[in-house]
Amino acid sequence: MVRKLDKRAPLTGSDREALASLHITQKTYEPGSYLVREGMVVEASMVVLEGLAYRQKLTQEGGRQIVSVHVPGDFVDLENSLLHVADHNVQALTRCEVAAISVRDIIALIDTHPRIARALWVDTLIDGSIYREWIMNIGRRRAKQRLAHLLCEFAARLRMAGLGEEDGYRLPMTQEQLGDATGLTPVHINRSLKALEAENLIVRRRHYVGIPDWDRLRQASGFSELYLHLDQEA
Amino acid sequence: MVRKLDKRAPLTGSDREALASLHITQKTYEPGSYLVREGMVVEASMVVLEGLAYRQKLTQEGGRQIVSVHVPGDFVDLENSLLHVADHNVQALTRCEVAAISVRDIIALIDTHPRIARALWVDTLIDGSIYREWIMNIGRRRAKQRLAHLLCEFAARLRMAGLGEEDGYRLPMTQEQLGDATGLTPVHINRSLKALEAENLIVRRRHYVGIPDWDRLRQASGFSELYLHLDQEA
DNA sequence: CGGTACGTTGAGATCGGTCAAAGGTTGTGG
DNA sequence: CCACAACCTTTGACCGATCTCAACGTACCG
Repeated sequence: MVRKLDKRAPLTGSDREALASLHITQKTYEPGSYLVREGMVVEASMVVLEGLAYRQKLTQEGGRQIVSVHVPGDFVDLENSLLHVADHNVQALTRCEVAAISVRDIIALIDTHPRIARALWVDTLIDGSIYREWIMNIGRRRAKQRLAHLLCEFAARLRMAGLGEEDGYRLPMTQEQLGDATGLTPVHINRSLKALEAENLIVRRRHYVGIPDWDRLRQASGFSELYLHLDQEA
Repeated sequence: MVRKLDKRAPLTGSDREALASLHITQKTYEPGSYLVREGMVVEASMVVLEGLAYRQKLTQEGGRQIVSVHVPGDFVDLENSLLHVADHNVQALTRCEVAAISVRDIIALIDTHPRIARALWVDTLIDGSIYREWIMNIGRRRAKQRLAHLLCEFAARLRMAGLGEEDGYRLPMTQEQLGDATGLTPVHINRSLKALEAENLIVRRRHYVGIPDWDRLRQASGFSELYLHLDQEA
């Protein structure tokens, strides 16, 4: 994590010391359990150490929308340190190891260590960029392409987080969750996955997604990693 | 603007002085002209003083998606001070007066004035919250409700910016632009607007949207202003 | 070994898209 | 002040992507 921050804004020795001396509480969350609930006033900020987590909102009518998925190294509720009340839910996708830091400590840290503040800020700006891409993906792409784009994003981010092999990765999401992330129904996700497989754009085994030809999938989905700002990643 | 920042994080006297002594260049943009282009390395950050602006991305195939709309007082490319390359376009919706501050100055400012950095950061976090709501809106609401929700958001934000009357506001967007913001086609926007009007949820005159019964529209669209974090607004 | 959650499939309905044309509005130049 | 062009809005007919509902198959877990 420190390495990631350093990449985002060069840290000084005292920055590193401050980070090292933070009081961190480690917690484990079971799949589906909530790390943050909408409306909550949050008193700790969390970084995913291991496992996957996602942010989610519900419409009045009960429609669920997953608005982001997080890999190890991501902050999942930094916003809640500075915004007073949580505007969405955060849930564990798989079993998650999480490091929690109290909001008080975070605020003290950013008020005294501008480089760290900047690095954290960059982190939330990249989140924002990913949100913008998701808006475009959901608003302007057809189901098959939309799903393919999501799979490309996961591939790129998991690789960045040091997970996943060269030609594929383990994706522990149900088709219903993929639907909630893309604004589609699980039934249509199923059909779209099959369509992608029929075109040899992906290969499916259990919860594993194989990508036989990265360039073809990237081309078919319109994926371009510019928006992930990987040059500012660890 | 200073007032807005003060609301987001209490500023000290020296913070105020630093803000007052910033070197600001004022510029005017005609409707449709670009403030930022995707791929550009940006050397100035901008605040809208007057008029409306929007952020926009294009798919490979030329599909346009508006990812946010900005009212006076909003920063439109703060992210570009810290992210190296712009991942989207920013265009003037109406004629815009804009204050530009060089990235160099912004960075110097945030490195020496943590309260200001925090206030700006909060600003981008609220943008992030709005993105999340848009993802849900586009992903999980039907056309009519989706459009109604957007109109509610504009009502709330324009009021916050001191624009718009009690029971309506001027909305200088074409139906095509409304479509690009909601992921719908202009034809369907037209039909949805008429449907909303037929239910007396809105009244249309020229580019003016009248809201005869705010509570009914809010209820029909599932709008809740929690996500705007108005308690942290100016 | 049975239960539960997840994945798959089909038929039919619906929402929203596409295409095309006609009506309005606005701005500009003669 | 009018005529025209450009752009925006409105409308209809038709199409197709995606949803809904419902059943059945499959994998994992205790």
